[in-house]
Amino acid sequence: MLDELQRLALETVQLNKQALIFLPSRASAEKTAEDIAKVLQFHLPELAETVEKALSNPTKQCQRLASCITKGVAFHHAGLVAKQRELIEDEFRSGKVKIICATPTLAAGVSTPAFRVIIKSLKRFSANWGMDWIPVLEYLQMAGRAGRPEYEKFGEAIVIAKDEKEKKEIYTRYICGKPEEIYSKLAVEPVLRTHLLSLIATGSIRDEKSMKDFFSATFWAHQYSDFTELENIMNRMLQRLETWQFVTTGKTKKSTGEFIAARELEEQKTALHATQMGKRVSELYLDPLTARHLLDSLAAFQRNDQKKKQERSDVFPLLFMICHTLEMRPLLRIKSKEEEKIQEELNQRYETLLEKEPSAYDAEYEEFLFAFKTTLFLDTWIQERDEDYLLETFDVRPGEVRAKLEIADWLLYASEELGKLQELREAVRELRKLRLRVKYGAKEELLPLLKLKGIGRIRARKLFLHGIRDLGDIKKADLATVHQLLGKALAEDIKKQVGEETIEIPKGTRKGQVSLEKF
DNA sequence: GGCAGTTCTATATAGACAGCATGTC
DNA sequence: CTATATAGAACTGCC
Repeated sequence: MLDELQRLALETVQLNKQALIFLPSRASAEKTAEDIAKVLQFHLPELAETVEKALSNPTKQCQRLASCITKGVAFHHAGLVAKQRELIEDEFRSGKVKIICATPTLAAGVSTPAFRVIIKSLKRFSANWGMDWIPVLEYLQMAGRAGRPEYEKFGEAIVIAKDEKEKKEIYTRYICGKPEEIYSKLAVEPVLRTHLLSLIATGSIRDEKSMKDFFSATFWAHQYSDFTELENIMNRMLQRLETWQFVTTGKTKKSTGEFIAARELEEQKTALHATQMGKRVSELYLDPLTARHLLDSLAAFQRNDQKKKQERSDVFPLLFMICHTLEMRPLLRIKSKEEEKIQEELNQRYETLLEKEPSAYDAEYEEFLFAFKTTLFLDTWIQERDEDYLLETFDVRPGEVRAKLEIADWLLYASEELGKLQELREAVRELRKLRLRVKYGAKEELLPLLKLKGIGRIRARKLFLHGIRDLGDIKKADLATVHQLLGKALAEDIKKQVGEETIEIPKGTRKGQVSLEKF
């Protein structure tokens, strides 16, 4: 017995057309793709191979995708690695892939029109409300993918209703309904903070008056009819920026005692300037709240570090620091099964963290735990566990792993920059190392080897296991040994790399000399 | 008793835009 | 609060 989606898919293929099927969750996208794969007859082994090779160690997810794509069907969601997503989109456009089962990622992203768009459900799980109707705008975005103007005169968008009643509701709600008002992004506090600081840093806003002028001209103000309330919000933001020491206002400064005209004095009182730190924060595109959090944590780290000099400093607190930010969201959620284990782990680690644990009754407590789990995940990554292990242990798919690593890298870079400006030497040193470790997913001991081009964590570990632990060891090592470990071309290449290194160190004095045998 | 197959139940749920300068298996 | 896929528990029936 075929279900409705299988039948629709089959029919689309028989028409020699393509379809895009939107589903509410990743699980259902994958499931549907597999169901459809069962009823299609295509055979595209070369695509399957590319999909599987996207990762060095294919995960279960990769294998499922591979077996679907052989049949001309693919699932598409944020859990996939960018490479795989691109491949799917390209092959859909080229016509080899006939059906894509996607979550709404695809609707918002690149242009992949299809003759037919099928929307399985217009409801989606939302944290606050349970299953709820999605916005009309989102429906339009999905339906808008139907039809490829260059090739076809029309396209079809099909919405599936589960019964007559739902059919009517969908009709009134979506077909006849108006898209909701576009709300201004400035209404979101973090965006407002960031924006305000950047305007002050660049000099576009120089005093309270120009601040009011600027914001009253925005779309935000246009929507927000109560201007007094709006002014209150702005002033509150401004005050925060001042307490965080990213901005100085006239009130902060002392009077110079010089004679100035009353009006100028008034202007000086309300003059707004970004501090040096404020400017850097703005250049880094950081939410000021995050920046403050990073600065405070770094200072705490530096203090702790000095307290226990002899102990090898632990990077876990720094990882937690970057995980407990708005930027890292959405954080890994804690399933009820693992709650106890995570709690236990937290109790062990708690002492070392750079901030206090909120009370268990606090609204922020859950967030704190999620951040902690996310930290455990990053920590596991830098212990050299592979993607499959992360998928099994944390239920994090490869695409999400990459996304989180990228954010982590960015935040570590930003922390490093802020640390430099504050002259937090030890913290900066640790951050620099940590950033490399996060990038490569490696333990600290591999860092010297990772400097080499062509050497990632896998090869570095291999060398390390054979007693080659740093650049000096590579110089000392026999070419044949390295050759055996890494292959001919790479062995010669890294020998050359360390060889050149010896030329560069004493700048100018030994120009052109290649001294391999010297070591 | 030991198992294979079945039904029941608990659980979880979409996504992405920043800086910077290139390269893992 | 409306759904649905999935993993694992609990249950069934068969030898």
